[in-house]
Amino acid sequence: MNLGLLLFIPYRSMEARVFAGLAEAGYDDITPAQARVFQRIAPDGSRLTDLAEQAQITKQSAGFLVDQLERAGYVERVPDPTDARARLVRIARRGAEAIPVAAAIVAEVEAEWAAHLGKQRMAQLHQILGRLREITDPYQ
Amino acid sequence: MNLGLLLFIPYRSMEARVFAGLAEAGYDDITPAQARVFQRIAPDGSRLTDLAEQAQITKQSAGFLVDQLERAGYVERVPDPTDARARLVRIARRGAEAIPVAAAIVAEVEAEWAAHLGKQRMAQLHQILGRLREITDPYQ
DNA sequence: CAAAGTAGTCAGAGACTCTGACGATCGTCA
DNA sequence: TGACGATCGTCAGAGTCTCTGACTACTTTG
Repeated sequence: MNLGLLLFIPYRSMEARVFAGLAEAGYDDITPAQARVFQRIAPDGSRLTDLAEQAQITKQSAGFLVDQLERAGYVERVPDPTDARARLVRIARRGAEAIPVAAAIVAEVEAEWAAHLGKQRMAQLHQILGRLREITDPYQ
Repeated sequence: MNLGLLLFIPYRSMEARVFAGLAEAGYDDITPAQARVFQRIAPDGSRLTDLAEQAQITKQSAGFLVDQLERAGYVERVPDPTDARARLVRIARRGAEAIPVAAAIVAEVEAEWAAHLGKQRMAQLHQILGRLREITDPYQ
C-alpha cells in the first residue's frame, strides 16, 4: 500500500480526535483550516506572511483564517515594532486556553497508539518521521 | 513535536509531488479531492455510498467529485446489476492511463525517502504504519 | 532620493463540503 | 404478498476555504 495514504490515515484519525475533543470542551468554533494556521504561531507572535508560507497557503487565505480566529478570540493582531508595514499575530486568551485541552487529547491518542504498537515501535516511528521531515519540510 | 503534524508533513510532500508530476504529464484536470475518491475505486467498480464512506465525506460530496471525474473521462458510471437503485463507479480510459503515471512518481518519491532513511528504516516505517492503520482506519 | 522589493488588504471567482429533503428501490416480517 | 423501514443516489441551497490579480503603504537598496 502507498506510503502517502498510509501516512494520511493516522493523521486524519488524530485530527478528527482532536477536533471532536475540542468541540466537546466548548471550542466548537474552530475549524481544521484555522487550526493549521494557529498551530504555527510562534510564542512571541508571527507575521501573516510567515504563517502563510509555513502552512503553504497564500497570504490572502491566511488573512482570511486569521480574521476568523481573531473574531472568535483565539488570536490578536498587534503592530510589529520593527516594521510598520507588518503586524504580529499573537495567541490571545481563548487560544491560550485551548492549547492545553488539545495537548491533552494528543497525549491521549499517542498513548493509545503506544499501547497498540509498543513503546519501542512508537519511539522508532517518532524518530523515523523526524528524519523524514528533513527532506519533506521546507520550513523546518 | 506532535505526531499528527509529523505524519502530515511527508503526506503533503508526497501529494504535492504526485500532483506536480501528473500535471506535467498532461493530467492537469484532476484535483486532490477528486483523487482521494478516485484512489478508492475497487477494480470492478464501487458504489458511490461506499466511496463516500471510505473517503469519509458525505455521499453528496462524493457525487459532486465523481461528476467531475466522469466529465473529465477518468471514471464512468454503469448500472449495478445486483441493485437497481445503485450504480457502479468504474475507472475509465483516462483514469486507467493516469494510474501508472502516478505510481511511477510514488515509486520515485519512495526511493528518495529510502535513500535518506536507509532501507531498514524505510521498511520499519512501512510496517509500523501498517500496524497503526489497524486502529486508525475504520474501513481497512 | 528614486527604484525595487515586501507586508498586507480588497475584490472576485472557483472548489469543496455540508445539511436537509426527496423519489426510487430493496429487504424483511407479519 | 404486501406494507414498512432502510438504503441508493440526487437536487437545492448555503457555508468554508482557496486561489489569482491588483492595489496601498512602507522598507531597503544603490
